[in-house]
Amino acid sequence: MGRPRTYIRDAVIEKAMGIFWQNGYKATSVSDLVRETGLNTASMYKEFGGKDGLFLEALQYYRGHVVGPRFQVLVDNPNMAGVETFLRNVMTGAAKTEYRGCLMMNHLAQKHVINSDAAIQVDAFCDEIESLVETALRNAQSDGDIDPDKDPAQLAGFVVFCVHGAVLYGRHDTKKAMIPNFYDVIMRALRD
Amino acid sequence: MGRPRTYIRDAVIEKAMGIFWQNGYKATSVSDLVRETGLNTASMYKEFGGKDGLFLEALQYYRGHVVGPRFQVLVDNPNMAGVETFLRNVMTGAAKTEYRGCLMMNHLAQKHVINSDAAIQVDAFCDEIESLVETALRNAQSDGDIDPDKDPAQLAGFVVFCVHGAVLYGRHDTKKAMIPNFYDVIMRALRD
DNA sequence: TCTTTTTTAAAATAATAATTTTATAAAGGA
DNA sequence: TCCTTTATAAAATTATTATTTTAAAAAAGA
Repeated sequence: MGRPRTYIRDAVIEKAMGIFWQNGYKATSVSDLVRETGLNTASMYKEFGGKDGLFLEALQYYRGHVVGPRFQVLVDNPNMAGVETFLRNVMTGAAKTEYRGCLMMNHLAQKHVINSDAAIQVDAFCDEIESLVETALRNAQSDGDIDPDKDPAQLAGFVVFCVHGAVLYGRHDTKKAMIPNFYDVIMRALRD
Repeated sequence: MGRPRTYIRDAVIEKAMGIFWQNGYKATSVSDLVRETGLNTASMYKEFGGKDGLFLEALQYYRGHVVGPRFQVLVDNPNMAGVETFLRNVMTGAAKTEYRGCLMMNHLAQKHVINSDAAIQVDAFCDEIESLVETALRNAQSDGDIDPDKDPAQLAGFVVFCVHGAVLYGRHDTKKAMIPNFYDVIMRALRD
């Protein structure tokens, strides 16, 4: 009952996500959001509670719809092949012209100027990747793909450290083309 | 002649740098700056032209006084030893509790929402590191410390890529302790 | 001492941002 | 049909930020 909404919730969130991704939380204003999403200001406050609420939804949407598929390869193949594919995807992605980093990691340097729930999400996101990689590397070690006296937790940390590197180094329009070449260097470091 | 100023220019810039470093450009307001530096608003506008001008000064101050000394080791020792010391400094620094990233690289993800002159400074800063590392690695190769068929430009890219990783991964309070361990992994990757 | 110069303190203005309110519109059900 | 509900558009409000102005203060030199 009542007047039917004209907006589609997920479409609004997806658009908002794009704006936050592009500009970052602080540089995104509520008027940017309502202008770009087409959503009415009052509806925005009613539906999401405010800028923070919409940001939180954007983070979740990003997790579920944007990077979820990228993680899937690690879930489906928790082994050396999974790590390889995941890392190669990250490295080639970061080298693309249109690359604008990772919505989550873009906010790592601003963790204390965003909503604390959002900051928790960002940290949890990074922990999640590392945990998936660690599981895969642990299996890889059992499979004999990795030296038995290496520590999978440390190696997973190094992989995620490199993912962070790709996210930030990928902001250098002129040098980012080198990133895919680093893939082999990193993988070799895991193996020997 | 005229009334003597009560502020010390460099002290103001240094304090401002700290605020920009902590909060980032967008999350730092002019009132934050005048409150924390003690500088009068009118004096701020007269001396620096505004927030952007002060930010630019802060970036230059950071380059000259904060990371300058860190670069010196590469200038003084443009060889394998210089790269080792530089990288070890970066990695141990990023693992410290009080680590808040690099003023320059913290703004890489926000390059298009800051003043364009500032964005140029940020890029130039990263180019400068990479160039110093490349020179050092080129010499290291001549010295026989690096395999002759490696490309020093690529290796320098990888080193700076890892520095970016440290800057971002160093925002994870619980995991950053691993960073110094990655030093050996990276150096081994350069050598073999 | 008075004039000039520059700084400073405080207030004023302007601009932008975030949020709330009000009135109107569009449904479904009694 | 009319009443209830929810959504929307637009305006109003509140808050914050950036910048400018004004008047007073503190020196140096004529």
